[in-house]
Amino acid sequence: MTTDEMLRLENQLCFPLYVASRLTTRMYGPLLEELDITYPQYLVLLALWQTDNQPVGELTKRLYLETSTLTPLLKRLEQKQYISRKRSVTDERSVLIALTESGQALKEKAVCIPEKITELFRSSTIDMQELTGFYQTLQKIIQHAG
Amino acid sequence: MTTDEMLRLENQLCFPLYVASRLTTRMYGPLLEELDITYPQYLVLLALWQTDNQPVGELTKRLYLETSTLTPLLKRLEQKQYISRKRSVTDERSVLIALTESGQALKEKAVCIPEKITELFRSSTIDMQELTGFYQTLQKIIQHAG
DNA sequence: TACGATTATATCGTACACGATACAAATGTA
DNA sequence: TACATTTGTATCGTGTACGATATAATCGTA
Repeated sequence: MTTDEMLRLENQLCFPLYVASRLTTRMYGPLLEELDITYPQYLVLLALWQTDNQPVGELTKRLYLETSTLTPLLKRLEQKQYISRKRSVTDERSVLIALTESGQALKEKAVCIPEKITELFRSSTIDMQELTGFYQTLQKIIQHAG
Repeated sequence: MTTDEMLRLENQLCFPLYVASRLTTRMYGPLLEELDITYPQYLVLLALWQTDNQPVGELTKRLYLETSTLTPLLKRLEQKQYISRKRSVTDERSVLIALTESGQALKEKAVCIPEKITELFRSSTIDMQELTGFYQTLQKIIQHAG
């Protein structure tokens, strides 16, 4: 590859990665609107539905986000009454994030989302095997860059 | 897959896509800092180095960004004197984005970036063939979601 | 047990990112 | 040629995203 080719938009792997991420996020918009949450807020709830009552630091690790991103996001989820923020008793530095009843109930309304997204990709030419390989490469990238 | 498994963070393809995109973007940070530009600004310049003197609308299409994102970004690049914004003579609605001399010169300082990023992934277990497949799947996703 | 180092969050400033809305220039058509 | 429609950008409000910095609680150790 020449230097000129190296600098082509499409040849920088980061670019399609960046575009694909934003476009797929956009696909969630209409579905999440019904739950009155954004995509990153959805990811936080996914993490909590899986493991509830976690300190902020644990969530930053799982989501690969900085506390400077997560703290205000969590406050918005608190305002929506989906989560609670409580100082840990054993460690006053820690803030524990827990689902409210409302937040737990939301899970039932969210179960259909993965299916609907899968459905949107049904007509694409991406089969299960390809997806598995794609997923594995993503994991490698995350491992390497994280 | 059970509904509970469907709602696991890792099983939603969107999530690793979102993380991988942010983490790779972070890798560019230190390299781009030397050019005094951000990652999205770098992508705009890549597009211009490839095809100069384009209307804003053309850039939004190539980068899959809204004008509400691009307009302020372009103004910042203008402030840094890397690009110029001129109303088209043939169509007064259009704003043509062109590289300044300084912006063209920046290309020389940027040619090493793709190499350096590739270098950072050298020790990873991702080979050329895997990368090609990964790239093709990304394209399919973009085509389908775009 | 003082006290410097570390840890867990929070705050601030800057820069995206996008939907909704606005508006002027251009276009199509009666 | 009036004028409704479309097109190309811009503006505004909300919500990420992150580095730098701040601060209180905890820990390590002399």
